[in-house]
Amino acid sequence: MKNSVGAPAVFVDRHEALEARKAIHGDATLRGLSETFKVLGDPTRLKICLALSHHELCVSDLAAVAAMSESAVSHQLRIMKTMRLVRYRKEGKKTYYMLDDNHIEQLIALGMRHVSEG
Amino acid sequence: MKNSVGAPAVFVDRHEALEARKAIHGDATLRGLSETFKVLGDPTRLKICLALSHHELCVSDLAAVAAMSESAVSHQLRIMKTMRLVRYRKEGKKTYYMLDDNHIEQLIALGMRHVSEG
DNA sequence: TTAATAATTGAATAGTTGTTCAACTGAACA
DNA sequence: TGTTCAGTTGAACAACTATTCAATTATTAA
Repeated sequence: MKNSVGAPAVFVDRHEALEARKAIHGDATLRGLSETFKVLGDPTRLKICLALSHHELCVSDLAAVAAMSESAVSHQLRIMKTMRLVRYRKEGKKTYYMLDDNHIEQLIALGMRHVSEG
Repeated sequence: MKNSVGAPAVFVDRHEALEARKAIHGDATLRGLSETFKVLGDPTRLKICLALSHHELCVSDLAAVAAMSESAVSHQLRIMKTMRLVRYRKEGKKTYYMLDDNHIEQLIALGMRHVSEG
């Protein structure tokens, strides 16, 4: 048989469903939130975050530490920049990247607990 | 010119780079961690998490609340099940899903702060 | 048994995304 | 000026992924 595609008019548990609907907040918030998690959901970007968790690093060191090409790192840094996960500072020919705020480290620490305490 | 692909033998900031390398932990931990974030990085799955943050819900209500087909919800729930983000309980013809532990809610709350305080 | 409901599953498809390759920009230095 | 170093960027490609559609399982009720 075919599944219905749109939202049906009735709920099984009407009260709980209406509460749940409220919990989903606005579309913009949800989108921004999922974008933030998505950025941390890539192993390469997560590696970069971990590498930057103690100290700023230039792109070539970041590439060496993460074991990938400078180009790939640079592409990911651009994404992380626009998502405000990292900031940078220029010094001569080099660009030093650092974590933007400490929310990121907190998120990673919390996620780590979920993974290890599983 | 062509970029170098492998990790170079030298670092610009040797000490910081070695510290950064230590912060990356084992490959298994990193993979598990990024998988956890990736699950939350999809708007649909995040919606499901938010909907379940107050109370368990059956699949059809979940679909109605998230405004998508039961099939799509079911596919995502399977992923969330194997990642241990949700648990379920069967009652007659219905299957009620709930969040697996409270780490998830904490992660979402923390992510929300990052998005809104930006 | 038959019919209806609730949910799961597999296959196919369309859209997204991460990496590579090559070229390019900008800064420092001879 | 010309060269090298550090990083960025665009295009192309391969891999992945979320949704849809259709069929199927399992449970309940007639």
